Amino acid sequence: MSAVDKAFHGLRHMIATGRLGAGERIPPEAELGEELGVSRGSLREAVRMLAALGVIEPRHGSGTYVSQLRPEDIIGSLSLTLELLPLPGLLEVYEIRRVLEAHVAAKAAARRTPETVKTLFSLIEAMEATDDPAEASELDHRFHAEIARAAENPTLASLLAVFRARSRKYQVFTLPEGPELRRKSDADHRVLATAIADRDPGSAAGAAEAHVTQTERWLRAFMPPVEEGAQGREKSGEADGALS
Amino acid sequence: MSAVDKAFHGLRHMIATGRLGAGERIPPEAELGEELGVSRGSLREAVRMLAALGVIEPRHGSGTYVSQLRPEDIIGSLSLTLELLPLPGLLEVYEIRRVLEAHVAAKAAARRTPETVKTLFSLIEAMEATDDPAEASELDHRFHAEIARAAENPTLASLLAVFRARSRKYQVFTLPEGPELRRKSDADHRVLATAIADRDPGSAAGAAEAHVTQTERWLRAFMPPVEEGAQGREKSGEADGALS
DNA sequence: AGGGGAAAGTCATCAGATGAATCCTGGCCG
DNA sequence: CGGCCAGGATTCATCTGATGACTTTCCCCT
Repeated sequence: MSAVDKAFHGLRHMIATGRLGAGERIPPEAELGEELGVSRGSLREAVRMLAALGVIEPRHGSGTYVSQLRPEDIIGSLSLTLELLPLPGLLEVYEIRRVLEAHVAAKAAARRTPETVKTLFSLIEAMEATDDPAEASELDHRFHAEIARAAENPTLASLLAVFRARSRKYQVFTLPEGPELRRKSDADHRVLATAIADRDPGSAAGAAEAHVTQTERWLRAFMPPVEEGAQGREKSGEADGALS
Repeated sequence: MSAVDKAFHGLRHMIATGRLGAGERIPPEAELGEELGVSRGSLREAVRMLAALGVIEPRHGSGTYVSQLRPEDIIGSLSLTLELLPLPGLLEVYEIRRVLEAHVAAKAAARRTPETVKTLFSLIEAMEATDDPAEASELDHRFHAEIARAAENPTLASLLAVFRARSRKYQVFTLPEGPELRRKSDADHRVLATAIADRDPGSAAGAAEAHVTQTERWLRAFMPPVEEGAQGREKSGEADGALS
């Protein structure tokens, strides 16, 4: 096993076994390097790996600390790399997003509070009022994040946040067709928010799924034309059909 | 911005913009370090970060290559860290898994081939025949992986594989109650496989969801007793109810 | 008691040298 | 002519030592 691997797995093991707890400061580089039997340089590379994965967090001048190890810490590490996905992979992500958005919408409808409903509709009004595509995108994100929050599963909420961040990079609202898409999107939001307000999980799930499907369709239509054939990975016609 | 950050984002940008394509070899450390304006050591730390995230892959003596950037490459980076999640977070993961397993089961039922059905039942028979908990766990994994494969979404399949790997660490089958749990699990599998064989998406989804829920229940029952109260994060009674 | 500054502790970065693995090239032999 | 093999070139892996930057702590002075 290489030196960096030794340091990486050694450090990870110390965290997994609880010898280093969440939030705790790990020993200084020199000390830990000696204990693990690697040089400071190799240890630092292992530390950077765990930092990239959201497990630890070095602070210049202070020390290196184990993160809180909350699911969103771990999930968040995807946000830096998910945008490197080529388009075909992105469409697979959309299918996951569709299923999960439908789920959180249904759960949010079952558990909603009056505050949630109030927040959702005020976000909708702000969305309908603005002309700035960037602001609209931001409000759209907050709208969906609020629904995810109401579903009371922070892990799921952060996973969906990562997926949405990836989609937002394409900025469909800035296209010539933007205003039209915006109106359609706003209408979707009203249907979804109304279903949640009515405590109707089935309708909420359907509205959320339709909304994501619509977004996906725009992406397929307006984005990279995908070179013809020879890819062998495209499905035939129908999208899915089953479930939910 | 720090030197490592400069190297990290610079390198990521080169990949995002296509200057470095999937599978391509990146310039040697000395050369790239000079171009990015950082020392070899700092560049190496940035390279390790991207490697931990599944974006690039250094090969000793040969060079450092951009990965294929397939979704499973990116998702796979979670497998090293997801097992560090404490139990409360794991239960949130289970909810996601439940929803997604139900989805892939339904989709598999709609798209199944005779070969898939044959494979599923042969795995079931192998599971029922073995006494080795480790082998049973391995076969269980392959059973669910086969269903995910039939759903024709590699990203989703690899995500579920990561989730399952996390659960397997607990090795419930090695408990005193193991044999009993195994029989129940086997029965679940037969119901699920039968629904898929019958091309019945609804039943398949229900069976998959019930199976995951059952597994989750075992984990709650037999694992770390979770210190009483004071946590404030536990839900009341009902699990979910809506959707699927 | 409070403020300021020095000192210690720790991570960040760089430079240079050496080892290890792989790849390539050219010559040798069958 | 083709295959094998040895040696050099290329590249990543690791270590060592030194210096800079940032944070925290603590003590002294007011």
